[in-house]
Amino acid sequence: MPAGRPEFGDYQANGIMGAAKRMRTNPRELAAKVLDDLELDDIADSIEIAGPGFLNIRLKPSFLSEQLTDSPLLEIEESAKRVVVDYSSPNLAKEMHVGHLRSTVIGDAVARTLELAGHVVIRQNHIGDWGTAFGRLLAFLDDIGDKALQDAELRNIEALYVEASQKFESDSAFADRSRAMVLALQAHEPNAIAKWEHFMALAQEHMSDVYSRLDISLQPQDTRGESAYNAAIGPMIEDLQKKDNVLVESDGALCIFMPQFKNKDGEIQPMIVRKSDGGYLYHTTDLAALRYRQQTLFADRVLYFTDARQILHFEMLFAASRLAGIVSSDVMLEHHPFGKILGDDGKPFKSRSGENILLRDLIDEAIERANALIHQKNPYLDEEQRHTIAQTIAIGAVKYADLSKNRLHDYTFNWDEMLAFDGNTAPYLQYAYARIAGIFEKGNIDITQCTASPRLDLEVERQLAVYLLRFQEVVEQVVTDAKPHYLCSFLYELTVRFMRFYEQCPILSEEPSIKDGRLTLCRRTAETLNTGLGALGIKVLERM
RNA sequence: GCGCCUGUAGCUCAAUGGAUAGAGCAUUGGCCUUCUAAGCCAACGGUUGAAGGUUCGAAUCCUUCCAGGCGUGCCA
Repeated sequence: MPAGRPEFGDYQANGIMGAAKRMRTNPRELAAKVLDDLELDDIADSIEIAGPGFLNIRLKPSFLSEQLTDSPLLEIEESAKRVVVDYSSPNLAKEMHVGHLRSTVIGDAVARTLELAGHVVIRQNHIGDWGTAFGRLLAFLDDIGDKALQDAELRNIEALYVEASQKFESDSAFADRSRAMVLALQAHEPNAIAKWEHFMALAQEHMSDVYSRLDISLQPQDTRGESAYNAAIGPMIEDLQKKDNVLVESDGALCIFMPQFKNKDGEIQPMIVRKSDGGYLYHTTDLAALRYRQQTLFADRVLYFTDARQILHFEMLFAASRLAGIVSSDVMLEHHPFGKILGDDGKPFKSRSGENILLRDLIDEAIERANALIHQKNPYLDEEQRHTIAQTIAIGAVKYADLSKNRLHDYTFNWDEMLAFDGNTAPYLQYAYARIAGIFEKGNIDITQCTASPRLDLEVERQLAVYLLRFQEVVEQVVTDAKPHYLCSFLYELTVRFMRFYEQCPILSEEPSIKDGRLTLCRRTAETLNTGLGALGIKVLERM
């Protein structure tokens, strides 16, 4: 594994102490034996036994140089899997807001990284497009007239929904019409369905617009909402009823009882599959979705990105799907939860008036702030260039701020830190890329022609080379753990090493024997940054 | 009550059981006649919430406690 500190070399082996313990021998003696048996003369300059029995390995510049010129950026995964990635999944009764940001950004980064590693990724946007909320919303839109529906802007779905909910509480006639609308939808009455479809088309448009502005890879055909599983639920329940001891009736509801789940009274907590009134819940839809993902999508692996409050839901869902035989045991089911977004005050991130911050407002503000900063830093850019750069920087900054942190923790949203451009931020990485692009532009050099072997005489060059060769293992870690912050940390550390190299090593002014090799280092760094940031859903810039 | 998650430098965060717990911001000081200074170099900053335990080795695993958050039968 990579060494913890530079003075310990490039890589270290630390399994010897444990092995020695099991073999009841002295760890340093064992390390000496291992060292005798190793044949790494072509690869390593030195291998040393250190401390209680570490092996510290320092790679040969010639080996590093050879790897950099001969090996591809990334070896494609041979045992490619079909991976379903369920992310974003907003409820369309509300306009997309900051609460949808993490699932969307993290899920998209993992989906892109899986694809980069050679897996077949099937994106699934499991949107909330069905249920009581839409009865209210459609009944309300009915009341205020078709004009509201015609208003393609659909200014603020959330405000409409709040109004509809208030009317539902205060106006019993309206409440009745809402319930009737739900029933009409469930009965697939053409009139009601037409209204619903019309509304959904607008909502999908809004969603696509947000994705496009955020550069999220979800497409309309990836949308498979709750409504898509309506027809499958009935037959699924019939199937489950044929199995012994799976579905149990309790207080009129159909439930699955699993002894490992206890409620607050210490009794077994049921997973309700059908309510006493015959309605279905999110558990039910998710079961049907899992069945679809196994039977129709042939998933080897299913990943879910939702907030941490749903941990219990997914534990029950996965356990029930195994118990009921909906998903076979060789399919990997993984819930990847994340924490909340907090404001500076440590409370959930809201606007001053206490409302959810809408994503389109957030995007607008990010671009506006980036634009102002760029104007300050580089006044020589023309209007059009500045605008494009501002967008790329703004979106990159917002995404990277989220992706660079361990997703399990809550994270604090702070504009100034995000767009600070120092430290572990997207603009810092983008700046490094722009600097490299500047070298090739200034020298009028075709980057694709740079394949000379670098000499790696200086330690900064060697350090950069060692780091460049780690890209593969980091991508594999992200694929395994679905944690994009591993990739962020790597790209940041790589960039730090590039910046040191850039400061210490002139390139264009050097004689060809040095210059050409250094250009190869630049090329490889640029490719790694471009590909790595691309896997995170962030674009690079030729100039900034 | 029970279950899950979180607690690391003033702030925001890393550390995949490994060696002296690392970065950035903030603070202080250096470096542009030389490929973009949105950069580089350095200093300062720690009882990893607390106490036990396991281990050659613990921020990481186990136990108890403290603090905060979330979940816990017909919302998602």
